Amino acid sequence: MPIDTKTALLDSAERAARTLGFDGFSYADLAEDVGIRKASIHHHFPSKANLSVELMQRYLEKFEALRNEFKETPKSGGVQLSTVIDNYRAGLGGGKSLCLCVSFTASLESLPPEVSQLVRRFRVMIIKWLEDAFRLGQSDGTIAHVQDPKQEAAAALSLFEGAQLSARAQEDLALFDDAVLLLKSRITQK
Amino acid sequence: MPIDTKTALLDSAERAARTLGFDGFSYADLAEDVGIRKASIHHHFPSKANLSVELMQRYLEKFEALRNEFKETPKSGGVQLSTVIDNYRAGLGGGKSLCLCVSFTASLESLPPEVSQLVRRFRVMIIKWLEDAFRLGQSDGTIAHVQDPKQEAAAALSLFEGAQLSARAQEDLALFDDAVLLLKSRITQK
DNA sequence: CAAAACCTACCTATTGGAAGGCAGTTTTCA
DNA sequence: TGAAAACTGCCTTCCAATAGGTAGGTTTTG
Repeated sequence: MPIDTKTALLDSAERAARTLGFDGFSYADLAEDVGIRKASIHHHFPSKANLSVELMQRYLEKFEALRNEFKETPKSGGVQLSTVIDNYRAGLGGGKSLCLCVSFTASLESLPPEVSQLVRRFRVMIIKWLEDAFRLGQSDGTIAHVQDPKQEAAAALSLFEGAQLSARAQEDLALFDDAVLLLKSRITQK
Repeated sequence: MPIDTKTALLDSAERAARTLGFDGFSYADLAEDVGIRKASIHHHFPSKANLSVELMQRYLEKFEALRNEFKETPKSGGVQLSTVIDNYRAGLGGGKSLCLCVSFTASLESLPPEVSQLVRRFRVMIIKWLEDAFRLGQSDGTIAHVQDPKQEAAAALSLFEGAQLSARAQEDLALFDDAVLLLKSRITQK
């Protein structure tokens, strides 16, 4: 068995949403990409709004799983922060795509309120993760001059999302690196 | 004379683009908002692509003018940085709209290459502005522990744009403030 | 009067979606 | 056990609404 159609649709939609924006692709595009008829998509996702919800849900769960993984095998604050940064960098896909959270935030108005809520939950989760990382890095000495972990976390998330935009604007990963360099240089231990 | 139609169209389109995204509004919406017929818009802007270019052009020029204003009446680095931050904050419109540059970056794929170029020019300009501010703040002592002004500038721009996304995700200006608080606290003089 | 501004009336393509059919699998239950 | 019922996954056909855009005529204005 190759890959189930619903997953293929989600994958295709996620790719499209992150590169083109949610308003930037249609069921027709999806259909062609996956290889089924347009109307058949409605069998899996009754409406596009519905699709957006499932998309964001899956995305959130994926990152929650990743975070829990790290909770169980405790690493240093520096390593955790590095991990998050690397994840945002990887999510750029060479400068063509954005984090789904960023993309959805930009076009929040055309999405159902359920998605707004999921986006918020996503942000809260990442902020908590970062806050823990900074707090840990403060005590274990792997992140330099941390003052308030909460403030650092808020700033860091914004930095990462903004850095994604910067990189995308010029389709150049180097701009992401530029933006996070200062923060990264505060990580004193790998 | 009230206001010339072309400007009214640009204003309306900018509002729409910054709250709904460029793919989130149509000529029909614009027409209704401004009070002319849909087809009449084509008299001012032959195509939507054309409109996007003029939109970004005007936006860029506005900020270039603002920057030049500050160049002529020299202020401290801290004040300049504050000004940029306040501008990004004001641009949020209470959490509903984004900087046009952010909005356009998110849906860059559906915009003509000319816009990409303008977006890049916009970013380069802001970065230079910030770099100058940090360098000045470093020498005049109005910004604390500045290491590399260039790196600071890259990080700051990303921070502001990301902070806008954060605020918008929850339609709450406080999240913008949270994100920039740490940076703002380094401004030692008003 | 001529140009600029705006109109009505269309057009074509695409949008998300509804309706209903149909083959194959699974479940139910006499 | 075996037939009926129900479900799954995909199909074809159709649709109203909307998208951006064109052609050509009329009004307004310097």
